[in-house]
Amino acid sequence: MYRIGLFSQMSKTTVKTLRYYDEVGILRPAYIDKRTGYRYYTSDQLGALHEIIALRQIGFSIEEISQLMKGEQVMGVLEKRRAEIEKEFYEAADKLSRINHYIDEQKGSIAMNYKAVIKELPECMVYYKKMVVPDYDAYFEMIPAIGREVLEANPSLELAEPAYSFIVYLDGEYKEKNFKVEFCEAVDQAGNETEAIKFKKITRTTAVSVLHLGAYDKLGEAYAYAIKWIENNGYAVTDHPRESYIDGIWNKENEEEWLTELQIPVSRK
Amino acid sequence: MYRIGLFSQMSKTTVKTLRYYDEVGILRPAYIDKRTGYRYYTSDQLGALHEIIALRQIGFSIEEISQLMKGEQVMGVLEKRRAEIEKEFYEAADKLSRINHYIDEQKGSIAMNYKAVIKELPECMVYYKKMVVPDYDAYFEMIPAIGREVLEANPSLELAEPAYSFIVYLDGEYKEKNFKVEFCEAVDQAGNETEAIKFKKITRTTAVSVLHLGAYDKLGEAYAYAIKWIENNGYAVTDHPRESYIDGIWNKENEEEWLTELQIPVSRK
DNA sequence: GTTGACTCTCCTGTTAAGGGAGGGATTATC
DNA sequence: GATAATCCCTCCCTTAACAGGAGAGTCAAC
Repeated sequence: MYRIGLFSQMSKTTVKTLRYYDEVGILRPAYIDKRTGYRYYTSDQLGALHEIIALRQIGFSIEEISQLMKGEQVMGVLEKRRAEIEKEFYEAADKLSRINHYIDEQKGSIAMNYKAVIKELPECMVYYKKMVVPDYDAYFEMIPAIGREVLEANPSLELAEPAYSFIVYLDGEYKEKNFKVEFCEAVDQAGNETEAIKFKKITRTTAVSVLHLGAYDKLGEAYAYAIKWIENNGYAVTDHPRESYIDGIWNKENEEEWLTELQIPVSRK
Repeated sequence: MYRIGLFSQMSKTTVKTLRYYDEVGILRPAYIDKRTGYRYYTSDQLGALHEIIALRQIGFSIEEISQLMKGEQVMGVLEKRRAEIEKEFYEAADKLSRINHYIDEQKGSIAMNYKAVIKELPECMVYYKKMVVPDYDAYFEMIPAIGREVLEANPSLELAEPAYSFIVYLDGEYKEKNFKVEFCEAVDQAGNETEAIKFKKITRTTAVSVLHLGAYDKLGEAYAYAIKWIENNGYAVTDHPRESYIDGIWNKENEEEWLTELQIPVSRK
C-alpha cells in the first residue's frame, strides 16, 4: 500500500489529480484511514489508473470514462467521441489555413481592411424583384420605388427586425453596366404578389461575410478579397453572393461611411 | 445607434457576449446612458466586432485579441498561435488514430487487457550491469546478487524514491534463452564503479507504457500489443524497450499478481 | 522532543461566456 | 393615464479538470 505521494510518482500523475479522481469516483483509493483521512493505493490500482490516463489522452471526459467503466453504451460513447475528434481535426485544419492567410496578409504589409468571418444566415421570408440596372447610382431611385410598390399591394406588411435587404447578382460573369439583379428585403410573412413582386423563403445557409466601408465602386475589392479567402481556406461557393446594405445614402451623407456586408454562401470543400 | 438587442441580431452575436466584451474591454459601446446604463452601439462598431469574431474563429483568446488590437508584438502573438494550432492539428490526428485503434480492439470482442499510454520518463541516475541470462527464472538469483555487489562497493548509496529498476534487452532480435540484458536501478547519485558495475545518467524520454499483469513468460503478448499500437498510431521506436518490475516474487507469492511495466521509448514519426 | 516532509480539507482561480433572479426602462396597447 | 409586454440592467452561480495555496494534522527520523 502506497501513500498518495509515492503512488503519484509511480504513476506520473499529480496528487491533485488523484484526489480529484477520488472525489468524482473514478478511482477510489484501496483504503482510507478513517482517523487521519490518508489515502492508500495498491499497485494493482496502477492498472485502473493506466486505463483512465489512456482514455484521458484520447480526450474522453471524466463523465464518459465513468460510463465506459460501468460498461454503459460503450460503442455509443466511443463513436460519439470519434466523431468529435474528427471534427476537431477538420477544425484545426481550417484554423491553420485561416491563420496562415492572416499572417500572409500582415507580412504583405498592406493595410488590409477586410476580415472574413463564417456566419450562419438564418432562414427568412423576403419579397423580391428581378431587374436590370444600368449602374450603381440607379439603385437610389429604384430601391425606394420598390418599397412603395410593395406597400401599395400590402398596406399592412411589416419588415423584419433587424432590417435585412440585399441584392443578388444574377449574371454569371462580372459586368460593369446593365447587370441583372434581384432585390430582396426580409419581411415577417408573405403577402400579396404583383406582376413584378413575388415572395419566397430563403433557406438557412453558411456564408462568408466581409464588411466593406466606403463607396460602392470599390466593392470589387471586397469581392476579390472574399474570393481569394475562400480559395485559400478550402471553401467552395455554393450560391450567388449577396450585398446587404447597412449604412448608405439614407442615413449617411458621406460616401466613405457607407457600410455594406458582402455575404457569399459557401460550404466546405 | 442601436440598443444591444438589435445590435446583437445585426452581428449575430449574443447579448451576453456583447456585455462580456464590454466588461473585458475589447468592444466598448459607443455610448452608455448614464442614467439607465443602457448600451448603445453604432454601425461602424460592426467592423470592430467583425474582426474580433474572425480572430475568435481562428481560436485567439480574448487576452490575445486585446494585445493584437493594441498593436503589441503582433507577429509574436500570431506565430505563437500558429504553432499552437499546428500542435492541435497533430494532436487531433494522434487522437484519431488512437481511438480508431481502441474501437477496433473493442469490436474484435477480444478482452484486451492492455492499455497503452504515453508518458514522459524523467532523467535519472542509475547503476547498471550487463549480463547474459539463461532464462527468466535466473533473474531471481542474479538481481539480488547485484544489489549486494553494489552495496559492498557503495555502503552509503541510496536508492531513488520511488523505486525504479528495469531490464533492457540488448539483443536485436527475440531470443528464448541466453539473452543479453542490462539491469539498471535508479539511485540518487553516482557512486564507486567496479569491474562489473557502472553508473550512467539516463536521459529524459517519451515512451509508450503498457502494464503487464502475470508471469513473465507471457510478457511477449505485452510486447506484441505495444509494437502493434506503436505502428497503428504513427510512432516510431527510438531505443531499447525497458521492463520495469513493480510487483514480483519479492512481495507477491502468486505469479498472477506480478506487475510489470513495459516502457518503449518512442517519438512521433 | 523536535524537525521536516507529507497529507488532509477547504477556498479560490482558470476560459468565455450561459442561465436566471430581481428590478428598472421603454414601448405598445387599452 | 394605466397596464402589460418587452427590453435592459446588475449581480450571482455554473461550467471542466484540475492547480495553487492556507492552515492544520500526521508520520518518520534524529
